[in-house]
Amino acid sequence: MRIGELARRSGLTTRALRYYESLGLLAARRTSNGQREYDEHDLRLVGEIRSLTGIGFALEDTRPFVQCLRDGHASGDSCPASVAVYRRKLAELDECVERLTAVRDQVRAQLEEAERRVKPCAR
Amino acid sequence: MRIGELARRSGLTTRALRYYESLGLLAARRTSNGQREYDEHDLRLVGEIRSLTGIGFALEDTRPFVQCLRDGHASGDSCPASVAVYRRKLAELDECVERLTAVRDQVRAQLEEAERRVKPCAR
DNA sequence: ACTTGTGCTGACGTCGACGTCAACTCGGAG
DNA sequence: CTCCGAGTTGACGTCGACGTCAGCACAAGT
Repeated sequence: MRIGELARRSGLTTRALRYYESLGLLAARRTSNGQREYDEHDLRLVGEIRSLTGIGFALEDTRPFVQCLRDGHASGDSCPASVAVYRRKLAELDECVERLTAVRDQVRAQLEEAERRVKPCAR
Repeated sequence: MRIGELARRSGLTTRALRYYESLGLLAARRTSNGQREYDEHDLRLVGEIRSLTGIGFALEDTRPFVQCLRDGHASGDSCPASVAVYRRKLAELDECVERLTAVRDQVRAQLEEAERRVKPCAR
């Protein structure tokens, strides 16, 4: 299949697919007239990229997963490098959740305090 | 005081201060030779900006707080517009925390699953 | 044959909050 | 006088993941 069909089937744009290729994340065979040619395996790779970026992974973080699939593994996270990314991301997320929760509580407190001042005795 | 001193005392860079001015967030008097001149009140405004951006508020979000201080209020969040920003931010944070928590749990689950596959019987 | 659709490459635009650099002026110290 | 530090404006660079446009070639459908 060519790039348009892969785009439709994967839910990405052709621009994104060419971009991934420019990063070396996705490799395409070329037909005699220079057009990119993909197969079902590529669709699988793109799907892996999508599902990971969809939950907030950076494109670079998806690289080990894609490589893992390329190496013949059944799933992208069956390689040590992928698992390492999972670990790192999990730590990042833990910290982020913690930080945001603290900020949220602080904002909530300031909001309540400000409301008390604006309408001191509303009821 | 001039921009250098305000930068030191506020913990910002001169570049940031000029940038804030270019956004109309901060106004400076000029001395006869064209240099920016600030006073303690400006330091207060800059402090308000800093404390808000420090917890993740966008610069534009600090505008109502700064305006509130300029209008003579004792604190930047004593105005309806500021409170509205609090509310909006709180909603954003709630959603963000929720989303990130879900993602974290998902990543955690995938990590555990992947580890089970990599070393199935380690002990 | 003609039009429409799809593909190609290359390059600039986007957003936010500044960093960095250039080229210049001014005031004060030695 | 000379030099340093601090000030000025203006403009371009940064990061990530593409969007958008220009200008071109080729393929398929009528």
